Amino acid sequence: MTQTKSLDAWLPQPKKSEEKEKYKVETQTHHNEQIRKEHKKEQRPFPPKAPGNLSQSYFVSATYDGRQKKAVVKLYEPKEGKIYFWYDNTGHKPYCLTNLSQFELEKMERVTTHEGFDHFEQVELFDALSDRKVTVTKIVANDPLAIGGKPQGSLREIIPEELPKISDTPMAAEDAKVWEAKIKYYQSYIYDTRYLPGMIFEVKNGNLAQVCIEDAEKAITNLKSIFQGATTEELEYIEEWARLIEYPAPKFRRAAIDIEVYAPISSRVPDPREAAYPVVCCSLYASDNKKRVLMLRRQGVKVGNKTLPTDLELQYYETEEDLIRGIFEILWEYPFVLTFNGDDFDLRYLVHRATNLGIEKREIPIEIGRRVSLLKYGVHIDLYKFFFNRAIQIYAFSNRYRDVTLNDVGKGVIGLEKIVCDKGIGDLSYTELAEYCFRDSEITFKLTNFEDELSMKLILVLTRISSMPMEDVSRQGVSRWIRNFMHREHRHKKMLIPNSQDILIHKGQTATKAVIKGKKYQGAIVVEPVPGVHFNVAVMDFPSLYPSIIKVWNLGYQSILCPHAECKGNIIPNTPHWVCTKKRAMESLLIGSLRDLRVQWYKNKAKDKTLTEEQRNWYKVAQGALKVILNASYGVFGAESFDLYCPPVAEATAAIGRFSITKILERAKTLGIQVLYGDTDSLFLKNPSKAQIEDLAHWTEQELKMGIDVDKMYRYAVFSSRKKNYLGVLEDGSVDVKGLTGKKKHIPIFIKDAFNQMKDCLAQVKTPAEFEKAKKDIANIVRDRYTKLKRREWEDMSELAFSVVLGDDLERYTKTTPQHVKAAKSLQQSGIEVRGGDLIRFVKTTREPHVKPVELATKNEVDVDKYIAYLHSTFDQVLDALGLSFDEIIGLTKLERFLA
DNA sequence: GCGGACTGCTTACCT
DNA sequence: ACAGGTAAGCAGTCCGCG
Repeated sequence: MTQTKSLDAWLPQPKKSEEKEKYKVETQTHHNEQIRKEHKKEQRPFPPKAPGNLSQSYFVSATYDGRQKKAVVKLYEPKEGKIYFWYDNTGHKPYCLTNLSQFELEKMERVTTHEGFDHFEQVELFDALSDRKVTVTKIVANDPLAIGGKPQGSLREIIPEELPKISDTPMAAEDAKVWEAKIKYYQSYIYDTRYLPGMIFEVKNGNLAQVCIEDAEKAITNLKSIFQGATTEELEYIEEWARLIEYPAPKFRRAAIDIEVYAPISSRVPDPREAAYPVVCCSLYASDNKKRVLMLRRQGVKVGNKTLPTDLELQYYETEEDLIRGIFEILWEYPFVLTFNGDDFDLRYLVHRATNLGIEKREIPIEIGRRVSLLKYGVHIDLYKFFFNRAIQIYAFSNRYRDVTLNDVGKGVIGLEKIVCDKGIGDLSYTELAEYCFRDSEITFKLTNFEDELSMKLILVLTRISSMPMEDVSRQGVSRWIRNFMHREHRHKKMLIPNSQDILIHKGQTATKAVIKGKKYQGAIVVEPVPGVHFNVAVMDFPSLYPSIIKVWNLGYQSILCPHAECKGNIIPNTPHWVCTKKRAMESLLIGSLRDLRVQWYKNKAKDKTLTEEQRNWYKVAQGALKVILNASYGVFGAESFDLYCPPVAEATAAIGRFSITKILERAKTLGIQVLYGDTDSLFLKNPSKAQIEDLAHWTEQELKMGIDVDKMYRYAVFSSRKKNYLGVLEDGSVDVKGLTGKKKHIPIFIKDAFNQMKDCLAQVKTPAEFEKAKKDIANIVRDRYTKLKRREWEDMSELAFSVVLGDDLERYTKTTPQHVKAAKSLQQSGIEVRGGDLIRFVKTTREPHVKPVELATKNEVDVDKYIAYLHSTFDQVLDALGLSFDEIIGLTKLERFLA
């Protein structure tokens, strides 16, 4: 598995100048000199300042320019496909807030003489925690680093340190507070200027102004008429959200790149921080149809005989330095650059490698941070980070991939896989390497190109909703998106953004007991299922239950346990908490309006057949983005990492959820409807009449002020006695499988195949009578698998592999050693590197330790009985509901079973 | 010394 | 770093058993 090859057989040694010279003499050509001269000539002006007048451009990013001490906006002009930098001309400066008076602060020399300090201002803001206006001092600085962000010596640390040293202060040191000092400067800039990232702007006489798009405005006016029951205030919010979604998206001029690095040991990925080995190849796949491979010419490498696509331009470079300069040209050129793991590998490697080769810093188009690698010119989107995002994975791409590798995401999302290659980079011919590397950038590009650039549009919509630069929104999680639009709202309403610990002090306590050990509060209800086969099952649910609750019950950190005595009677059911009756909470408005917009507008639009496909696709994007955010909007309040963390808000939401579903359960009983099952926000009803459904919906609307409707109808559904486990066949014959082992992604294909065959059988059944044939077919399927196992008749060992994700690095498993960890350890011993996040594929064997990685296992050591037991338990979940028994199917008599 | 009852750990799933 | 609830399988521990 491990291959080694002597480096200097064919490579320049960059660290040893002597050998480098030797190499140069052999390979330097006239051609290279020419390239170098052209580089000089073509050097583009940097930064690319926006002209005094610039036509419609998209606000794609914002940063801070340390040299000019100004915020910079990156504008994407789609006609030319260029980025322009617009430098702030409003004079906006970094600041933070404190409850110390100007008088007290002036006595602090370390503040007033701080090199970044500018001046003090007095401002009045609304403090939602105490429900009153407060006067605070704004400490304005010349440099964001003066406020915070340095390891030490920032104003946010100095102030509490200095307070005890000044005399005549009525305040105790621990009461000194600083607010809003941890907000990134460019975010602060975005909120205060009210510029909306992702929206369309123009520069007029040097000023940046948002552009009004007539068509979009018309659509918004139209859409508002739907929301009859909304208050004026709610309508305003709905309009704001709709504007962010209705405005058009540009075509994104972009290039996907991928580099290959020579590694002496092919199983080990080279360390990007050392960049000890040469970059040998880079591929590019761009939206302007450029398809290129930049290849380093090396001694002893054959051209090979792979046929490359005719429109692929393969270009050789004589030295690595030239190759890297060639790659840099691309990075200076494209407004959007896509990579898969470019943050931690490709771009980071290039920076260090270029530095090792003596390329000057200003020539390098990349800025590396601790966790990210950004471009000086354009916007770098690392699709690994984007697809890694759990919310994106589940809600936007409905779990179509699970291993966040280029191969798995490519396969799941666009059906394109990596080129299979079992050799090291150093052993490939030029054409083999080119083909391999090119495919990677092809997948990367196409991940953003299917369905009308869906991924790019999704990032754009999220950029708008969250008011974040595209780089940030594509890398950070949903809680950051939510935090940011809530911060934006605070600034717009002149509200003080509270410190997390102050929310916790005032409203930190929870009162319910979780079912699961170690959790903070009680969650949702799951109704005990009625085992068996049931025909005509209606599934009713609340669309976006938790966001509805947050809206209807006015939940938010300011409204829960509010300071008004009059509100204390307004109790949340099954909790001691009360909620404000006087003022609408900001979260309730923001989340409520977003929910209404999705449920009442975008959900239908995404399916509207009267629209063009292009329009529908756009609404699909919008609908999906809203779904991702709404689904997380309750959970964030229970997440410590969230800036507005407020456990009782999360607890109250879940409690009202339990209350609501319990109420409907009671009503269904009154109406004489049999409830077969229910989970959190859904109810499965056995053969209800139209009138019964209408009554239930109407009653819920009246009593709970929330909508409930029929989500789907099952021709029939199969329940075992297990919660979160069922199978339902829809009218059109498609099958929903929930939670059953046969669906889980870790089980061997050999078993999963049988399960899927059973699924197909069940899909055919239309009436109770047809069950008999299906039962026979299913028995045959099970019997067939059983005999095949007994006779060891499988095609390939990989069919028997369990594939389990290694959740953590190996050494972190100290408490127990699960089977996949045992397999991983044995992989490591055979020289294959294993890390947290890797998928471990193993088979069960008869001898200790009863597991083996598939690669190392042979047919005869397979523990067949274990597999039969697994087959048994997998099918039992469905069989007992059908009145079948696994043992009887495989022909064991009762006596045999007893003896076994 | 061994096996069953139990708890805890880990993963994958549901809403 | 969105939450809690459920299922399943295995690892490890405790305890009884002449």
